[in-house]
Amino acid sequence: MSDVARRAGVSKMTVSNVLNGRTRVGEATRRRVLEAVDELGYEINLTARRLRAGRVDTVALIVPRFDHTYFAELATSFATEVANHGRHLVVAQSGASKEGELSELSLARLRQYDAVVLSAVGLTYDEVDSLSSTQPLVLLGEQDVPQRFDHVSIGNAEGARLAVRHLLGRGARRVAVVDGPSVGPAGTGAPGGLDPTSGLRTQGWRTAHADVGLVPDERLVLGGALYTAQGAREVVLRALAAGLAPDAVFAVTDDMAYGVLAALHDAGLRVPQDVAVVGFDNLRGSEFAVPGLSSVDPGRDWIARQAVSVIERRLAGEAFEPVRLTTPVELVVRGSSA
Amino acid sequence: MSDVARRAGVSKMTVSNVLNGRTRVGEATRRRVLEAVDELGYEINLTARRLRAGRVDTVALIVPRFDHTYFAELATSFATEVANHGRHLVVAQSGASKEGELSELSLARLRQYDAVVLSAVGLTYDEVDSLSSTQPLVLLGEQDVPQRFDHVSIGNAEGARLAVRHLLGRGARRVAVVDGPSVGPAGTGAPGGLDPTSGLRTQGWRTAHADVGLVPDERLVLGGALYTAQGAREVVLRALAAGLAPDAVFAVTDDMAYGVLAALHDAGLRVPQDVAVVGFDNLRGSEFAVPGLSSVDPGRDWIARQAVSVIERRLAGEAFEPVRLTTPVELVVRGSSA
DNA sequence: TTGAAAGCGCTAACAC
DNA sequence: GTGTTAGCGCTTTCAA
Repeated sequence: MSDVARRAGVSKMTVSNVLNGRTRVGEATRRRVLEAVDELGYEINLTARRLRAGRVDTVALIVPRFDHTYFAELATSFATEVANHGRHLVVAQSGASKEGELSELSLARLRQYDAVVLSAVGLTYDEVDSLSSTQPLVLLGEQDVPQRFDHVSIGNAEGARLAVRHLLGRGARRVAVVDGPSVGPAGTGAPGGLDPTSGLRTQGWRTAHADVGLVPDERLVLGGALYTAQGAREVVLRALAAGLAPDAVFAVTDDMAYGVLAALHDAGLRVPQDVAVVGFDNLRGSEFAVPGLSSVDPGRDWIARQAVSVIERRLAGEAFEPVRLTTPVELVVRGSSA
Repeated sequence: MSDVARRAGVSKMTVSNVLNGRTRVGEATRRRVLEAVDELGYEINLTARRLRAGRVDTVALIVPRFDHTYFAELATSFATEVANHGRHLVVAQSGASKEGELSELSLARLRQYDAVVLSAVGLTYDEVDSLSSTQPLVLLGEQDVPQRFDHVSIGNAEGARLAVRHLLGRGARRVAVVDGPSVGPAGTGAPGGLDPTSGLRTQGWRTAHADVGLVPDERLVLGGALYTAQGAREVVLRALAAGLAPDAVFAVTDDMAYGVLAALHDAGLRVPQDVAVVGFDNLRGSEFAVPGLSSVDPGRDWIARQAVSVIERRLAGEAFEPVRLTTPVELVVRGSSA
């Protein structure tokens, strides 16, 4: 900037003013400065500006993995919403492991953003609690999180209930639920707690049965799968081999539902005639599964809108009690359960 | 840092030294400093450090969209590879539009990273050429890019050739190719040029036919679809309605192939018995399509490894001619064409 | 082993 | 309208 100033025969300050359009600058001066900028190929140093300004116009979204489609789509929603407010979104991957999440956060890496949205799978209450909150931090997910953080969660139990009620409503009586690692068949004492999302969804399965006065067969809780299509496929094939004969399957994520569809196809069962299937997440691709996958829509855009709105209010200096929101969910019925 | 120094009764410099473990610092001093850090909850200001150091240990990957699975999986590969070299990866979305890409890049936003990997869909030669290269910039994609940039591209024509040759080899004689917006049926004079990826893949379709002495029916070039499952589904349904009766379909992306599978299912055609299908990208999910989708694997990990290796060498100050690499491709055969 | 000075590139505040 | 001064928080350099 000094070079530009010298070349244009003005002070650094004038250059800065021209570049930011802040003060009224004489037309001739302006032109000379812009010429100098051009000739020297000058580009402003954002790092310096930030150091000075104490803000970066950038919000970070930390997700466990980029390639879990749910998070990719969530990131897209956030990018749009953040852009609507004149900021940029940057996405970083925590690696789903506790360590990953922390190293991405703790080492003051946080501080280089105006605000952080953290999808907190894998962090314990205490770890979240230990995060300093020099800037707005919004937590996403199902953790029981410290009161002082803003928190947006999904209507997990409610969504699962909708899905299973729909399956029961169309006549299914042996609805299996395909769930993640931390949820085993009743009484297995599976290791609890990393992320209760799936537990909540399985809970919705129970509630739905209770709603209509049915007692579900707990052996139909197919837990322990990884949160992947592969994991779900294996667990379903095993269940079929064991003679569990479900007439419907609720998978706690769409990715897992794809694995369920693949497994049923492997086994020569027709969807939805022999077995109906419903997922959770309503990924864009679910419309194109074969058959089209019924799924619970968790309202990603809604999540992004709410989270960003909270962030903007905090950044504007507004003071208010920590926000605690739960998304409205909605069941989208397609061929897999029609 | 001043506060910490004061509290510990030392100078800022000593605090800095303790925090960075750079100089030998007396054990007692060290302890006092760390105590002060703890008590004050001090966290280093990375922006300031960066301003001083001129480096940020962060590499940016700019992709058109987060929620195109190909890019999400690419980002994951890059995150791993970059982490292997002790840096962080940050992903930003360009919006696929020319404007998006430029605003993400030009305004010196680039400069805040040690290096940038740009998936250049949508930029013209001149626009890319105008990018200053104060730091390493690796281009991904099929652009004809200025010589001075390092460039990693996919073996598009070769991959498509493999795919179509496979289909012809198993007896197909009416292989349709489902392609993107810029590729119309021969003679339509479709607007060329935004991104020649798809053109290259359709070219491979021609080459494969030529390889075995066949002349393809150009009406089987189903171009003009958006690069989405939806677009592909529509274009295939239209082609079926028009009586084109393909006995195999090569889709230029896996996402589009999902749309093809959905369309064939809609039309009551069996895959692979009535129509075989092959995609391109080998997304993780393609193994779980129904039936499993045969696809060309473009070697994302290979791309990431090469690109990051180039970056590291440039950052280490090594001088060498711009690198120009093409990934080795490989056909993965699954149920959709078995 | 520790510290003082200087400066990375920018801009707010205040002259002129 | 334009310039001067000071300082954001850090680290390199060199002296003590």
